[in-house]
Amino acid sequence: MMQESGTETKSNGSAIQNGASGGNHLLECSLREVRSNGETPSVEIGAADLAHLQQQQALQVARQLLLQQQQQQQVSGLKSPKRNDKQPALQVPVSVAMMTPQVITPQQMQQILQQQVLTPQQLQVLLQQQQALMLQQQQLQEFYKKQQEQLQLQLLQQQHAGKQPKEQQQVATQQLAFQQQLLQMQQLQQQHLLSLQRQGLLTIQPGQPTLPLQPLAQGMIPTELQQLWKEVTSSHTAEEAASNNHSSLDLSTTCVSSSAPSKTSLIINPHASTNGQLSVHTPKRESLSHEEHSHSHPLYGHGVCKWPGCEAVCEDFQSFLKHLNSEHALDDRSTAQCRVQMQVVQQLELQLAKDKERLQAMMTHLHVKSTEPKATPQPLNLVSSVTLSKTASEASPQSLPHTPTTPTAPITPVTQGPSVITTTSMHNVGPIRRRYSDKYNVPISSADIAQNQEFYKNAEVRPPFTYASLIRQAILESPEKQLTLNEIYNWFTRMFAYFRRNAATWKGAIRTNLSLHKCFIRVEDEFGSFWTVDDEEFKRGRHIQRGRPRKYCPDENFGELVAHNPSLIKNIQTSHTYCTPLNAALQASMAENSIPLYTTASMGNPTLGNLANAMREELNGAMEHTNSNGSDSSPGRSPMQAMHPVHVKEEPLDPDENEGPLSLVTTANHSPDFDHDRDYEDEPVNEDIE
DNA sequence: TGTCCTCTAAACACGC
DNA sequence: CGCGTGTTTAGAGGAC
Repeated sequence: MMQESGTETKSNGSAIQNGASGGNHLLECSLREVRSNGETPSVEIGAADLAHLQQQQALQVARQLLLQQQQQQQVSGLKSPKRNDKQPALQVPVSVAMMTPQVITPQQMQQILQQQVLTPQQLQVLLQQQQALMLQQQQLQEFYKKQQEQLQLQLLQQQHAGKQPKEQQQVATQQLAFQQQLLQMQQLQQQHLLSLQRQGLLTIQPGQPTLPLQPLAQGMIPTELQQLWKEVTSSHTAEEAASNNHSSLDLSTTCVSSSAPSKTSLIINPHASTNGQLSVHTPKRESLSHEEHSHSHPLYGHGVCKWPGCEAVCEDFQSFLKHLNSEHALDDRSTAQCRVQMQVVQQLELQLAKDKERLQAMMTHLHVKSTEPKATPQPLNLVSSVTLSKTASEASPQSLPHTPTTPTAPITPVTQGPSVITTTSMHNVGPIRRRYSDKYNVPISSADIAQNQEFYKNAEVRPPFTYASLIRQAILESPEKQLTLNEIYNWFTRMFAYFRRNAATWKGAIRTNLSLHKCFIRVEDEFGSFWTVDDEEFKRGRHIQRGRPRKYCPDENFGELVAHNPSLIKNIQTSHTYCTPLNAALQASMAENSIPLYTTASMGNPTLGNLANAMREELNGAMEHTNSNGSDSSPGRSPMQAMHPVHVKEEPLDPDENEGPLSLVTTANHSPDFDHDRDYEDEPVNEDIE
């Protein structure tokens, strides 16, 4: 209940704190760097160095501004990070992102991912589009750098020529206009990103790229900007004091240090105030502002300004425009926000690229033919292409096709499309329970997890599966269909980034689930214990009844079958498909008889081999789906381990469990303890007969 | 509203 | 004693 949300809140807080402190650290580094660079201002600095320096400086400005904002918010009590956590999801990611300008920690990524109303597919689309944007932006920046180089050369030449100060001013103005153009584009890109993020389901349609992106991108292609630049630069002829003014001219260096903003804002802001949207200097600006005249402005929705962290109420579109021009004009803060957002996007892109690479490597390693189109990454939609692991088809064949039985089941049917993570599962981080299936314990197929394997591996998003489902999956994915508790832990941490923290919580939950669910069978040998799963029982989804003491009756043998066998198979649950516990029991028996652990079909010991075969026949088709690899009964553990006695988790014997094919075994196993158990019997008889 | 399921936390036991 | 493991219970919330 509250505990879960509590942990989330805690983690949010820590993420923010980490981010903030990281930002501080980076700020210090950046300051040092800037300082060292700034103390040796020189026209000899290369364009690349300048660009780098500009980036550093801009980042530093962003951090500084954001830190200031944070401080202000905290002082005013309007928006503490804590409160941010509880605010509607729309604002949180941006806020978080704004507070962590440089590096997005996994926690922050988690926040973003969790609180966005985005499915992984939408995230993919978003990232794709942002990638395209960033590509263009990179081109633009390269172009800009080149122009700056040219400008620098020009300035140097003109310096020698000794031009008039008035012309210098004009050059500065013109260049500033261009820089503002660049910034404007960045802002619009950010707006686009935000609109994508915020509108989530409503606007992001994979096959429908009708987003502001296109006109925006097309409106600002480098060639046109080059033309723009020509227009801007054609008039100016002179410049002096280039080295002095360069930083102030440059957008990204408008605030070199904490003392700079006032000075630089004097330079920049006049434009912003007189022409907040900068539509005068360039005809191209018209095309940009044209978009803003559309009432479907990405920064405006539901009467609220959607600028990151703003949420100002604007009664109509005109007032919104007014607000936009006044409050979000080209100034240091907006610039910083843009750059921060750029960092966010870049980080996401990096992450995506890495994950794609990993996925490719994994699939290659698994010899899976990926039908996933390389150019259009939709790694989350592997339904049709992934037969990912052999466990997908072997471990839980009955789970495909599965049919989620509740609308809240996060797993969507295959027919509905690739989305596996629904808005709810993505959004509700708190007390909302994520169930694979509420009414029936429909097993997860490996494909279910595989669809979003990469996603869950890297995003700290809580998987929409119950612990029981995940434990079962972990066990079934193991080669021997059995895992120790620690191996189960490892599987969880390996497969889900979410389970890489709060270990005490989820580990306890795993143990509880293992104990509580009848489907999990504990098998013990001399070296410890491991867990297997009874799939049929899993589908029944029954718990061991509360208040019903689980009797420990160690060292009871159970009839002829194990008369020669000191191993302790307390209770093999009746099931049609639980080859695994059966195999475990057989392994135990074989181990006790020093029988080499071959497949059950090729066992050397005639008695046990026949028994096993008889059991297989008895179990009939239920075993078929697992006998494709006879290795199921191969030694699950090391031969040495397998040679030792095995102890199967004892289970209170349900009356109905005596009616299965293995009733002989279980009744043979009958001990006084079981009779005692029957005192608790209150379950309907025959309910399990299928 | 009641029941069931799930999750979380906690207490306790046991063995190493 | 600490730790890992396993069991059990209580309580809360969600779904039906």
